[in-house]
Amino acid sequence: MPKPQSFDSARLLFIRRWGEMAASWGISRTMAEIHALLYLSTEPLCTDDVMEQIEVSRGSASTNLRQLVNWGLIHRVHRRNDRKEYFEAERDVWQMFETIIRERRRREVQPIMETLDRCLAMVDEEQRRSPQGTKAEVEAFRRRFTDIGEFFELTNTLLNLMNKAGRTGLRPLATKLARLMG
Amino acid sequence: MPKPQSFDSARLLFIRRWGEMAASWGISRTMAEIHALLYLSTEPLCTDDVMEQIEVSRGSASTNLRQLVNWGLIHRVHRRNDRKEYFEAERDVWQMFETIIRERRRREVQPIMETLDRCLAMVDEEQRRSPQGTKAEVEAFRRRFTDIGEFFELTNTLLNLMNKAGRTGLRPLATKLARLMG
DNA sequence: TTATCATTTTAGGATCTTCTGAAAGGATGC
DNA sequence: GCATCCTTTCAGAAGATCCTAAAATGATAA
Repeated sequence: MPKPQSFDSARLLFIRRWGEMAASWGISRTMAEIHALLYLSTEPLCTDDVMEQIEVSRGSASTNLRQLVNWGLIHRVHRRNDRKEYFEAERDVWQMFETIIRERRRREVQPIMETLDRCLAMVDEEQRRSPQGTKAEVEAFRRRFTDIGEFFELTNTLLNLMNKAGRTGLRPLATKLARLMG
Repeated sequence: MPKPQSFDSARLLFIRRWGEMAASWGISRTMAEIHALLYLSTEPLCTDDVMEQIEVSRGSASTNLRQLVNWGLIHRVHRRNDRKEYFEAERDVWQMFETIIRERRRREVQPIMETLDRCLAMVDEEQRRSPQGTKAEVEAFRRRFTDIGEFFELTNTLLNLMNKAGRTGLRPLATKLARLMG
C-alpha cells in the first residue's frame, strides 16, 4: 500500500481545488477539504490526522466531520482496542453524488417548490377577493410560477432516472439517449 | 396589465425564497432577489425601481445588476428619450437554467476537470521518478481521480442532451426514458 | 463649455460565517 | 470512584462577504 504521504503533490492539489469548488457552491471550504482528504486516503483517518493534514483546530475538525457524517458522505469506523473514532469516505462516486443530490434537494429544492405552490394559492386568493387585470394577464403571471415548478419537477424526474441507472447503467443510457435525439 | 404592485404577497414571498435558495448555493442573496423581481415583473425596471423594491443602495443595485447581465440572466433595455437604463429578465425558464448551467460549468466545473488531469499527470510523474507501491495500489489511487472525472463527463453529456431537448422536448424525453428503464 | 442626469467605483463599515482554544461532557479501564 | 482519553460544545476572534454613501466618471443636451 502506498504510504500515507506518497503522491503528496497530487493529493494536496486535489484537496485544495475540491475545497475551492465547494466554496463557490455554498459548502464550507474546510468541510470539502476534509472530505477530499478522506476520499483519497487508503485507510480511515482519525480527528488528529485531519487536524494535522488540513491544519485546523480540534473544534473545527470535529464540527466538520460531524457535518460530513450528517450528509452521509463519510462514515464512522471503530477499531478494536482503540477509543478513537476513525472516519472513512464513501468511495463509490456515483453513490457520493446521489447523496449530495438527495440532501440538497431536501434542504433547498423542496422549500422552493412549496413556496411556488403557496404563491399560486396567493394569486388565486387575491384574484378572488378583488379581481384585477384581464384573465390573460393573470394567467401570464401565474405562468411565471408554474414554469419554474415544471422545470424543477422535470429535473427531479431526470435525477431519479439517473440514480436508478446508477454507475454502470448511465453510460449506455447516455448513448441510447444521444441516438434517440439524433 | 396588472399594476406593478398587484399580487404583492405572492411576489414578495417568491422574491424572499428565491434569495434564500440562491444564498445556500453560493449566489448572493441580493443578486437573486433582484433577479426574481425582474423575472416576475411584466415590464423592464430601472435602477431606482430595484432600489425601492428590494431596498438596497444604488451601489448595490448597480453592482448586482451588472453581475446579472454578465451571467446573461437579464438584459439591458433602452427607451427612446430616456437616459435611464432598464433591465429585463430572460423569461424562458429553460433558457434561464441553460445559462446558469453553462456559467457554472465554465467557472467551477472546468477548473476541477483540469485539476483532475494534472493530478493524474503528477501521479505518473512521481511514479516514474521514484516508484512506490505495487502496480495495483497505484492503479487504485489513480482510479480515485478518474472516477470523478468520468462522473463529470457523463453529467456533461446528460446536461447537453437536456439542453438539446429543451423546453418542449424534455417531458416526452423523460417519459421515453422511464419506459426504457422499466 | 457647462449643467444635468445616470452609472460605476471605492473606502469604510456592518454582518455573517467559520475558526480557535479551552472548558465541559462522556466513556472506558484500573 | 478516579484517572485517562477522546469528543463535543461554546464564547470570543478572525476573516470573508456584501452593503452603503459619496465621490468619480461618463454621457447627453443646451
